[in-house]
Amino acid sequence: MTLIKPSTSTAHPTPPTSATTRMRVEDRRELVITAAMAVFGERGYVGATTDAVAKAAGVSQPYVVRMFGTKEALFLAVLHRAVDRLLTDFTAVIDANPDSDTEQLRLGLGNAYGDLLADRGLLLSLMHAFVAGSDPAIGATARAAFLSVYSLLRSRARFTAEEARDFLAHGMMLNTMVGMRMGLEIDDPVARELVECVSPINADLIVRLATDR
Amino acid sequence: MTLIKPSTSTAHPTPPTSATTRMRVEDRRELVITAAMAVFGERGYVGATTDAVAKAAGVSQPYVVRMFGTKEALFLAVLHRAVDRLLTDFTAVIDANPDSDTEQLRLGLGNAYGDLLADRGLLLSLMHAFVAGSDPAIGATARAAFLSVYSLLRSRARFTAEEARDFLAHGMMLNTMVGMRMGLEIDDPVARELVECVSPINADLIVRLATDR
DNA sequence: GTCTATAGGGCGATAGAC
DNA sequence: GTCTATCGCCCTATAGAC
Repeated sequence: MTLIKPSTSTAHPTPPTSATTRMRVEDRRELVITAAMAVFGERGYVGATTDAVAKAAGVSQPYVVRMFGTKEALFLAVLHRAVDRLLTDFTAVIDANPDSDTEQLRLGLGNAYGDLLADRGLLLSLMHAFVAGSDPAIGATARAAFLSVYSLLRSRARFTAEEARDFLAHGMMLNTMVGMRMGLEIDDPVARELVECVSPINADLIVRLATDR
Repeated sequence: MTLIKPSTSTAHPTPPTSATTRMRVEDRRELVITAAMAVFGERGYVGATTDAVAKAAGVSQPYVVRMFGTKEALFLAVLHRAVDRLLTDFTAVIDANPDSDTEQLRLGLGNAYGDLLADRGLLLSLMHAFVAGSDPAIGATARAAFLSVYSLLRSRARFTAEEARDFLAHGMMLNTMVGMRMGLEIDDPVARELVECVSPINADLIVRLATDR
């Protein structure tokens, strides 16, 4: 259930970051969700402002609210988008490796996760939702998202409960490294060892994501 | 690296400075930090208000600000308290088992972690700090806290890098379960399997922490 | 459909009494 | 040392023009 459509505005000479650019309503909605994902990932649900999302998307703040009704509804839309991408990418890996054993699948899914990590907003928005369980709507969405990924690993990828648990635990750890910008401490030998140990493949990415912006 | 002075020091008979003040300043400070830990754990750094902390501690909101200077300074005090408790408890387990092998130590430390989990505010305040790396001061404190725990596992507990990584990853996963209140979904067989798999010992606790309040 | 202007409410921090 | 009162800012959401 991919919600993203190929944007027709790629044919425009100027990137669709300005409100003056003619654009389909759906595309503009996509644009706002993408911008919101980055902002929510950066500042969290409460810390993010609809104004920051608006500025990032190149539209006015009231228009952002108008499109989604409330800030919370916008965040929920971001969460749905995030988990949708996660499930889509994981499913693609699983389907592309019908005869793989668990270890091969684990590596493939790990790579897919690393690719998703490159868009810091996606996994960090999810992470913020995970710790924001005190908000009923956000908590419910977060739990459903987490369980859907767990279910995918268990049924489609045929992981055991322990394999799925360890895979997800490792993912939480990676998210945490990016969230706290551990890459900033890469000159500390202890931090370097930790980062390299958590994910040798994504160590450089973790450093880059920490120094960005 | 103990950052806290023992508040229970009854070295000198508390001289009440005023008739209405029945508590030493230090004790009141402790009281506010404890209250703040619960509030920050519940609502996160941005979501928590100094007024909620004040109400929980039974003092006025301006007094909370005056004691710590700023809300951020209060949060940093909470973080220092949290990591201090973590290090203290872990060190006690390590020192109590000088001849234990890694597996025994892992179990002992896991139990200590479960005990800390019972105070939801402690680990969730840390968790909120971990994803709030965009704030420079909070991010720096969060990274230092994480690295100090990792170092403890590596040097004092003599874990390998992989053992320390897996232990911490498992901890992040537990925090996440509590933060998103996965215990609310315990009637869902999938959720139950997940919770029991993550920590059979603490499954009941996870459910209780989710339904509290 | 998208904007400007602004209402309305909440929050961190300050001033000052006691 | 601790309170009450309050300021001033920021943010979500609404109203209404174009």
